[in-house]
Amino acid sequence: MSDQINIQLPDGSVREVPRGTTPFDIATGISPRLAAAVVVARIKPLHTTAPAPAADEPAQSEEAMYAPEAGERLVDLSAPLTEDVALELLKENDPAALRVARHSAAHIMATAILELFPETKLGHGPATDQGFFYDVYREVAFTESDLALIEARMHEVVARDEPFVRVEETREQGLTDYAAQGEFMKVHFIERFTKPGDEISLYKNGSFTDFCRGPHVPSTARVKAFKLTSLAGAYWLGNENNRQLQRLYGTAFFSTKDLDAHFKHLEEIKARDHRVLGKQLDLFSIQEVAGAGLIFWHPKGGLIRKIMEDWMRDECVRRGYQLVYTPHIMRRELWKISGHESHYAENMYPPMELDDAEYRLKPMNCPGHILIYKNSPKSYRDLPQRYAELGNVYRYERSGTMHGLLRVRGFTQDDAHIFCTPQQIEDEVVACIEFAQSVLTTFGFADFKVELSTWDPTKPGDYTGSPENWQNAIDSLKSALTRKGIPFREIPGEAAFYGPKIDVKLVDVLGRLWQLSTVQFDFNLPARFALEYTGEDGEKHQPVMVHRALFGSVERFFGVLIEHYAGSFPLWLAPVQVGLVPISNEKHLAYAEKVKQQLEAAGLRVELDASSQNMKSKIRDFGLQKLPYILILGDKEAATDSVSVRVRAKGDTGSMPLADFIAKANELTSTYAMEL
RNA sequence: GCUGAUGUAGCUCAGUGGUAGAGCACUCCCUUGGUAAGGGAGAGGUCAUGGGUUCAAGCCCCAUCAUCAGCUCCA
Repeated sequence: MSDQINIQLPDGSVREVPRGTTPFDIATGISPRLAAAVVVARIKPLHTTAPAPAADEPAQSEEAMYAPEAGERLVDLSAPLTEDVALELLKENDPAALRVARHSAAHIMATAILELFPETKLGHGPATDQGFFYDVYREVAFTESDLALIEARMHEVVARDEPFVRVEETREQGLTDYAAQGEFMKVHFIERFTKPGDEISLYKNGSFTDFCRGPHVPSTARVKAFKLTSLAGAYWLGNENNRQLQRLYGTAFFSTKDLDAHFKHLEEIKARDHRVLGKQLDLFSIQEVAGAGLIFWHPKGGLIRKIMEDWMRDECVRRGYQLVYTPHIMRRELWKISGHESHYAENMYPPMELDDAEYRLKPMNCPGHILIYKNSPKSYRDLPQRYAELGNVYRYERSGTMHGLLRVRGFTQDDAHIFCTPQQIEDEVVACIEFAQSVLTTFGFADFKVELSTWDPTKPGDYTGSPENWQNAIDSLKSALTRKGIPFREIPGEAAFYGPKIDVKLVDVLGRLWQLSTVQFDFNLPARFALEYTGEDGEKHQPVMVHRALFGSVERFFGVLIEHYAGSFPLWLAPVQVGLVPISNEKHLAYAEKVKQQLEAAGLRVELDASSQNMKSKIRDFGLQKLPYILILGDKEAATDSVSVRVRAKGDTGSMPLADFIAKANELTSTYAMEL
C-alpha cells in the first residue's frame, strides 16, 4: 500500500498527495481564496465498483441521515482522504453545500436549545428543501417566545465560531452514553441505523455533541443567515399513536441577501395562494356558520365553474361517455353491499334515520353508476359502458386537514366508470390517458408526471382479485402508457387493495406537484355487486371496472387553476373578459353602452364602470381584478367606432376598430388561447 | 384527531383592564378626466361563540367553533 494517493480534480488534472491529506489541504494548495470559500467536498472513489447512491435524493429520510454511504458522497473538509478519488470542492453557490449548511444550522439550533433548556431530548434534525428542523421532546411545550430566545442564542453560537469536529467511537459506547442521558430517540436511531461492532460518528461543536453521519460546514460561523420560522407538532416515528414531539422549523442561507430573497419569494407564493385570490377576486368563500370544508361558489367563481363543467361534459359526450345523475343520499344497505360501510365509515357522514330506513350521504359515485349498469342485462355488444357524472360527494375529513379548495368535505368529482371486457381494457385506458392529456393542455399545464401504482406480488393476500387479473390489469396500464409514449414511474405496493392505478400529477408554475387525474382498476366492486354480461359464448362473465377522474375534483382543480394563473385567467376562463372605461361619463357613457351591447352580442363577458370615479381609478380597479382587457372610450374612439385597448400585463396597446377587437377576442376564446 | 398560533368594520390591520380605531371598500356631495388611487362628508362593529374572574374585560382564565403552520390521515 503506497503512502501516496491520487486526487482527480474536476478539470481532469490529477494530484498525487500523501494519504490522509484533507480536502481543505488541497483547497489551500490551490488558492487561499478557494480555501476560504469552500464549504464541503464531494468525493467519488476512482476504483470502486460499489453502486453510486442516488446522489440527487435529498437526505431527508432518517435512513439517509445515518446510514453509512459508499461511492460518491459528501465529506467534511477536514476528512482525511484515504484512497484515490475524484474530488469536487463545493462552494456556497452549490445547492448541496446549502443543504449541508442547513443541517449544520439544525445542530446549532440543538446547541442553543440544550444550553437554554438542558432537559430537552433530541430526535433528529435534517435539512429540508426550505430549510431545516429539529424534532425534540420536552415535558413543557416550547412557545414562540422560546423560539425567539433560541434564535438569539443561535446567533451567539455562530459568533463563537465553533469548529464542527467529527469523532468516532464504538457503537456500544454511544448507546451507553445516550441511554445514561435518557436520550431515547438517539438510542433508537443508533440501534436502527448501525450494527453491533460498527463505529459510529459524532459531531461536536463547542460542548454540544450529536450522533450524526455528517458532513458539516467547517464551523458554526459559516451559517451566516438564518431564522426560526415555526413550531409544530410531529409524532415520534411518524406514528400518531406515539408520543408527540415538537418540531422547530427554521431556514438558513449563506447570506442575508439570500435569506431576504427567500422570504420575498414566500410573499409571492402567498400572493398567488388561491385562498387569498379567492377573496380578492370574489371567487368563492367558506362560511363558518355553514361548516368547515364546504365551498360557496360566488358568481365569478361560479362562472368559471360553468365553463369548466361545460367543457368537460361536452368532451365526455364527444368521447363516447353517457352522462348520468345519481342521488346524493342512498340507503345504508347500499353502502353495506359496496363495502364502504365497513372500510370507509370513518370518512362518511353518519347515517340519517328516516321512516323507512337509514340513509347516508355518498362519499363516492361508484355504487350509483353500478346500479345503473345492473338495472338491465348487458351483452358484450353493449360494452364498453361509460357513465360520467359531475357527482357531489361528501367525505368527513378530520378537522385540521382542510385546506381551501384543495382539501374539502364536500366536492364535485368529474367521475366516470367504465365497464368493459378484459380485451377492451387497454384501448379504454389509452382513451382515458388521451382525455387526461387533453384536459391538462387545454387548461394550460405543460408539465405533468405519471405514476403507476402496482401491487406487491409477494403479498397476494393483501389484495382482492386473482393474480392473473392483477397482472393483466398492470400490463394493460403499462402498455397503454407505452403506446402513448408517456414516461412513468412505477411504484410497487402503492396500489389500493382493489386494483392498480395510474395517477397524473400536475406540475404548476412553482414546480409543485398536485395529484389530480386518476385511472383506477377495481376488482372489488364488480364482484361485490355481482356484475355480469353475456359473452359471445353465451356464458355470463364479470366485466372489468375502471374508475376515472380527470379534474379529480372540480374544487381542487379550480384551486390549482387559480394558483397556476395567479388569478390572471386566460381569456376563455376569465369571468369578466373586458372592462369598459368611459373617459367622461357625461360625454362617453352613451358610446360605452353601445360598445357593451355589441361585445355582449358577440358573446363576451363585459363590465362597464359608470361610477363617478375618475378614469385612472377605474383602470386601477379593473387592473386589480386582473381583467384581460380594459377598453378606454373617449372622443377619438366614439368618432371612429374604435376602442383603445389596454392589455393585462402589457398596458396601453393603442386603439383598434371595435369590430377587429371583437374578432380577435372571439378567436382567442374559441381556441382556448393562453396569451392575449 | 394531535402540537402551536390566530380570530376586532366588507377587506388589510392597530388597539396590554377604564367611553371601540386607521387605511381601503361602501353611501352622498363636489370634481368630467386620455391609460393603476382627485377632494370632502357620512354610515358601518353582539371585538368568533358560551361561561368565568373583576368595581370594570376586545385585553386575564376555561370550554367550544373556525382559520393558519405543521404532524397524522386522504381505501
